[in-house]
Amino acid sequence: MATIHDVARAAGVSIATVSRALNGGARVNEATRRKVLETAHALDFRPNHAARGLATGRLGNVGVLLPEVANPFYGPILASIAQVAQQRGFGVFLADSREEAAAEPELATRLSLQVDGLILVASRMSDEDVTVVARRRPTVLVNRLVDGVDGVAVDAAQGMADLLAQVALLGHRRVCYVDGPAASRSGAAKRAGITRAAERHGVELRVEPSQSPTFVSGRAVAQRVLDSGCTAVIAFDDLLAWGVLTRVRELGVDVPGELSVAGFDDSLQDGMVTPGLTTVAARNGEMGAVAAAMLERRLGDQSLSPATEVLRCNVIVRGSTGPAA
Amino acid sequence: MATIHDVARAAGVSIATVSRALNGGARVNEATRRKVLETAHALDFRPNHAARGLATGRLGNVGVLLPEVANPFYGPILASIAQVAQQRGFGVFLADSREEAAAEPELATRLSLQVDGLILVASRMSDEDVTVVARRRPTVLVNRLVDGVDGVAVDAAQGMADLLAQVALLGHRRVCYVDGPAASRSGAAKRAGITRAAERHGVELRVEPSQSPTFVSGRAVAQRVLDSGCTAVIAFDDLLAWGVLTRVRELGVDVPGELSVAGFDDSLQDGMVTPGLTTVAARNGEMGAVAAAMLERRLGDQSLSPATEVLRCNVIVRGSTGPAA
DNA sequence: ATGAAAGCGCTAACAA
DNA sequence: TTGTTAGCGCTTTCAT
Repeated sequence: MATIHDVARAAGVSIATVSRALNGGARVNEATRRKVLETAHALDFRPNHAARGLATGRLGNVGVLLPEVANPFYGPILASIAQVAQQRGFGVFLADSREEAAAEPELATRLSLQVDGLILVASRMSDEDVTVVARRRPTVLVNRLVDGVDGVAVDAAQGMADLLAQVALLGHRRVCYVDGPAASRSGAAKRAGITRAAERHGVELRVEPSQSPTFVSGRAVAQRVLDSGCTAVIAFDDLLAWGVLTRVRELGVDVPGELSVAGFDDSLQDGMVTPGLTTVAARNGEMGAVAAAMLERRLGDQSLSPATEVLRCNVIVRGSTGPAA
Repeated sequence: MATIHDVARAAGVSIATVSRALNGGARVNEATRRKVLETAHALDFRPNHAARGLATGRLGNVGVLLPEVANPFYGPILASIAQVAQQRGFGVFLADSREEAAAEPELATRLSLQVDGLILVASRMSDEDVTVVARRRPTVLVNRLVDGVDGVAVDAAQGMADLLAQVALLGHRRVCYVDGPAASRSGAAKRAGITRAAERHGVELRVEPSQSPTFVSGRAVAQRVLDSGCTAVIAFDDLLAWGVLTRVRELGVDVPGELSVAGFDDSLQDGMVTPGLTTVAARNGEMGAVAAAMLERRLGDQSLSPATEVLRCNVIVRGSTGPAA
């Protein structure tokens, strides 16, 4: 692969001139520049990233650390980060913590060696560890906010509150909430949001734990939901809601006639469930794009004060919810 | 961040000794090595990747290029590649072509500057372009085979053939195949496999095109499937099959009593569809792991002759298929 | 067993 | 406007 020296020789100039012609564009004779660009192109010259990184301290890469690449919840986030980054000429470094919180600090450190900035998605690290990481490299948090660090998050509490309000509006006075993983931070927000809203609307809220935020777990808790005597059930996420919905219908329960069902995330494709699942749209792809943009902003100016963006969630009403019996 | 010089100074040795102690381990006094390791650890020394890359030519990274990160089909592949790579101490570089074939060569080139080896997942590049990329850096192909280049693929033709055989065994003589995207290479393999198998088993095969391999498209072609008078339908993938299944049931058709339905990929979670969808398991996660292992092998010895691994698919029979009416 | 020194390819002063 | 040169942090001969 051609080096800057090859280009310089072929163009009959010094390597410094090649460097200038290729980069900033400052003070280079127009004719020379054209000549250099031409030969560089002819030789298919590609600047060596490692060398440039060494010389400038800028690597031209961003790192993304997330809990689980294969999780459909994080896929869109990663995808839109990658899209924005690529478009801006940044490379994307990936690390997957496989849901192991303990592995995160080490992975983040390894990442930070090769990137200019980090995006931590749904990080399980302690606030302290996050701060340590953020001090080393410009960092943007996704779906997790820590004081003094840039971050984007979805306002899950607000989403859940709005969803409960919507259900209350339909006349439901006893609502069951199928909870997600205890460790989940967004889970805490959702529970807080729905609890507060239930109080405000005078709704009796019954919280039902679940094994995991999956379709199968949803099926498993369906019976307990029915036994609770609630007229509506809201789940931590769509998968759970879907499981509940499927199971209760198997048991002959009419949805939404006898039981209203709602989820969170809007992760089910149109038509996948009948009736359509009322849910809350979390706009994950957008979060990724915003995160990438925030990181770029910070890479441009480290002295900016930390920014936080909270994306509103929108309740999407479909056929799985209806008036209380 | 501490450099090798800091460690050398603190340990009272030269940087060369530090380098030796930290790496190969060749010719270093045991006491010195211990001392160096100790101070390196105390200073939390992390070798600078860019510098090491410059000096050795080895970057310690692998690059993954795939058509669409958010696609649940590729997620598991990427996840297992990342897992194997991380475990071996490699970093993972990601590029997403967003299904744009034309963008691939450039992305691959950009990737190759920062990695020791590449994994191209379901690449849409021409054989020539793939070969060019592979000549520049050790490369492993996933779900796409090219002569002279390492690769892992799922034997989709065999999978489809086995699936059709299974359906034929149930007595179906007229089968409808809902095709996927025309450009898809695996689509060509599937069509070839099912066509050959149909001939062999004396089954009349009717091919029905679809807009895209999605649930919605499946719903859209359902009516045409019914009109075809076939007693069984096999779809390019599970999403399509699911769409068909859902729609025909809405239309009052009994599955599998009046129509047997089967898909491909085993991408639906247990219980998501009723009855369970008969399908073919493509073992994507495994493909990723195999690809990563192959790449590591090749990074170890470039002179090895190209290897190709074809993973068998297994038909999984569930409730959506049954004896012909 | 250890150290000195020459690069790896590039950028960024500083000179000219 | 252009060239010379000193590193960036590390590995790796070659001496010692």
